[in-house]
Amino acid sequence: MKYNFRHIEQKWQNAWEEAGIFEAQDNSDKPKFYGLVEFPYPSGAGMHVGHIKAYSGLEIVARKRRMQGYNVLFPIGFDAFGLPAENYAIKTNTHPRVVTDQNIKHFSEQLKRVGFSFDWSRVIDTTDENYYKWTQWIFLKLFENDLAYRDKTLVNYCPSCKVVLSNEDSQNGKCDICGSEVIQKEKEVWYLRITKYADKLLEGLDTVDFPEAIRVQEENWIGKSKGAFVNFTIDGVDEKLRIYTTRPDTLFGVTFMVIAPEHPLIDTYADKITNMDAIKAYRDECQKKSEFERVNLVKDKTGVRIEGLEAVNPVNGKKIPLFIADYVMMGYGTGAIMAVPGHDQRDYDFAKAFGLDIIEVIKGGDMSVEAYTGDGEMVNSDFLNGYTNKKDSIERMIEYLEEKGIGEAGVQYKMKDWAFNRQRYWGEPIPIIHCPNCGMVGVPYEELPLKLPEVEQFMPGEDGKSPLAKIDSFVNCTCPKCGGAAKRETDTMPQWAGSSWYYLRYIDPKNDKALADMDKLKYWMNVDWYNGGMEHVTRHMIYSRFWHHFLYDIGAVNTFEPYAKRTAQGMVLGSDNQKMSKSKGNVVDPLEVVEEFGADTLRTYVLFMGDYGASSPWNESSVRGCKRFLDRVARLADNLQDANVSSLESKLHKTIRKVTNDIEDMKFNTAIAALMTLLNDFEAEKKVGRDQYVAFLKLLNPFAPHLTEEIWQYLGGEGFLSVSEWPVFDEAKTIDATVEISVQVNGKPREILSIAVDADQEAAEKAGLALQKIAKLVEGKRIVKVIYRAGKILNFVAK
RNA sequence: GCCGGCAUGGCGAAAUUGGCAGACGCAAGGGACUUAAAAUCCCUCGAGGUAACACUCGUGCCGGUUCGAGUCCGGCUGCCGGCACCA
Repeated sequence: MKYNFRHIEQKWQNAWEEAGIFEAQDNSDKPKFYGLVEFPYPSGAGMHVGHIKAYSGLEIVARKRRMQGYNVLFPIGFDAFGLPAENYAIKTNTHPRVVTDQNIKHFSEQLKRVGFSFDWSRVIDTTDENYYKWTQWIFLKLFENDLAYRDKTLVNYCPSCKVVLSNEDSQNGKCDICGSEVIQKEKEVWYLRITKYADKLLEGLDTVDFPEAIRVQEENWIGKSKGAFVNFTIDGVDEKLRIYTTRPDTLFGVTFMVIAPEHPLIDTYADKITNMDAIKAYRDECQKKSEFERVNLVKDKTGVRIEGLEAVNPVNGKKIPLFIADYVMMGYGTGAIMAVPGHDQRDYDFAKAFGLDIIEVIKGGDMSVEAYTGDGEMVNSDFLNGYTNKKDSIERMIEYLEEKGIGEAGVQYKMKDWAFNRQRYWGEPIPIIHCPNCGMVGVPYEELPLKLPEVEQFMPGEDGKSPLAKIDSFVNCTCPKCGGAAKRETDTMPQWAGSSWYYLRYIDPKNDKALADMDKLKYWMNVDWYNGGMEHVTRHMIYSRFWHHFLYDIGAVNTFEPYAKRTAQGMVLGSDNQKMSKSKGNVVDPLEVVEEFGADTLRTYVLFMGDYGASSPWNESSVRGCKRFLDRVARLADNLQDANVSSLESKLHKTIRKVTNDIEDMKFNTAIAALMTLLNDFEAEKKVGRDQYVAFLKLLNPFAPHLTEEIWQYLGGEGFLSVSEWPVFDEAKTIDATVEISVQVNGKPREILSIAVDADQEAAEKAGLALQKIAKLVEGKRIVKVIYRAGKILNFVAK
């Protein structure tokens, strides 16, 4: 048979869709499998081949599981709110709805032409009002449970996009969307109290199957630390200066204190401070800096001594100087630290820069060179002297602090509450009403969805307000509680909102009574396998796990954790080994590959190119190699015979085992290599048994579904190969009677020996020594030891 | 700086618990077929060495454990990702 992909792909895609063979059944006696891939943001640029690789992993697993008799839910949707559509709308004066619909259409076509076996009857779109109705519903629940609140704080602000950004959205001090420098601005913003779920998020990690690297990353993001709060005093005033430390046992080594430039203490005691001008100047300097500059660029320690105030170390009554410095953050701990220059490098650098005392309290380092952060015997520490175990000395000190009432044990998290709003149009309206009498009131549930109003202008207001603020008919409303005149919240939710619960909606995408029906949730949850990018492991994953934990607490879902298993794919790099990007001009469009080589070749290549979890560069010659492989598969269809070729049986069954196992381990590259090897073996024979060939086609089907369906039909097969039964290997046929083992002398491989797989050591030794080369090598030497591992090696240790 | 991960031919990469390094594919070279090209098929393909074998070296670098190390341990170097003056 000749493989003409242009003639067959559309045909089979239509046939599958008409037959609905990839639609999941809500009621089924089959075991269920819920495979989830991260739904795309439908950008104007369309998909690139990286998307294809990202979806192909679970695509193969889903197709294989269907053939193995599972009821498979493998859905797709679109995470369509977000700034690019809105920025494009501003530029071209096209409504984001129109742009988004176009992009979704384009993405859908691309996905369909690659032949993904998604259940298109369940497609979702986060910007659909029937979807965001439930995003708003979840927000109201969070609000009712005191997990959504407003607070005035310094926020990352992008002067170009005119929006407030979360830390996560402004990494490296640059706006994620436009790349401009982020500045600090005081603003009242919405927060979600994710920190309240910090411990649950940590606990949950013990109940799921995440790779170690992913688990560690999430743990580090949450960043739980154990330590102590200690109350220092300020000399001459009735004020406690509270600090947090992970090393309370170094308290006797404290020689100064540092507070964040924004610390309220400064304003409280402005009249006592004699160098307010210098302090204010330093403060202003810090305000200008983005968080990036503040924490990254400043290698030299800067700061200003607070003249007129002195702190007192509560454990020894010593007076110590007080500084402000930008290396201390208001947002972590208490915004103040005790400085132990002997045993913390940052404090050491600061002490050196300002000529401050350095006291050694842990033996083992050289105070004249650097801070010593290792373990050792406690010295210069009164009652702690002589302690050598860190844990004991910390415990003893906390005991002392609690006994004297000057401090107590405590924990801190690195994770901050989630800044949850945008001053933009293209997002879910926050369903809150501000009433002058009643304060903040939630929009009544029966009024959801609170629809995005039609607007003419998408430009944000100059003050960073949402475009919604300009629409009087939207803003003005009556308070649902008292009936008086009130105003609506005009901020919208961040893009993370819609993607925090979408996996639940796939289960029941059209439900208008609940986000999903509980019986259906009970059938489908958890997501059995979630695959996506490494870059989403800390943000999206933590946010959605937080929402899920909350939904579990209010009884809206039936499981504690949403994702039973998580894996991550590596990137597809450009042929120049660089990240694909428009500016580098190295982006590969999947449709172009489909046009030139066919969808099956594209699918096979993205998985054959290397380890699924690793990044590897695109190489068109290698794409051609995969095409060649499929051509040869098709040609072989004309070389069949009725009877199986017995010499191929063992090879076939080993391949069935390998492909079956490799797919579950996401080792797609070696699965494909095994299929190529088997094809080579097939071709080496003059004829191949029809059944043997069909088993091969089934193994290949998840990778190259169009071609294998076509060949199946060409051979007169009935029904779809895509839903036929997955081959099962016969264990007995995979066991060889004889094996080739390496015969070594002193650990060096010298010969190959063909021997019965179950030969005992005596027989192996005899056979080994019978080999001419081996006999020569051990001649005249004494064999001191023989190591034999049946089926593996035979090693003569000779002297 | 901290936390992860990685480092194997000209290239992408393989290699159960330590047991024949380089499967599979690409590129390259040679040959067959062809008026020619494409396509296809056959052979070679880590380095040195040899007529061919043999043999020696070889998985980023230095050392160790072991009969045996790409794999384990200690110490480096480089690259990628994440977090980042986190107290």
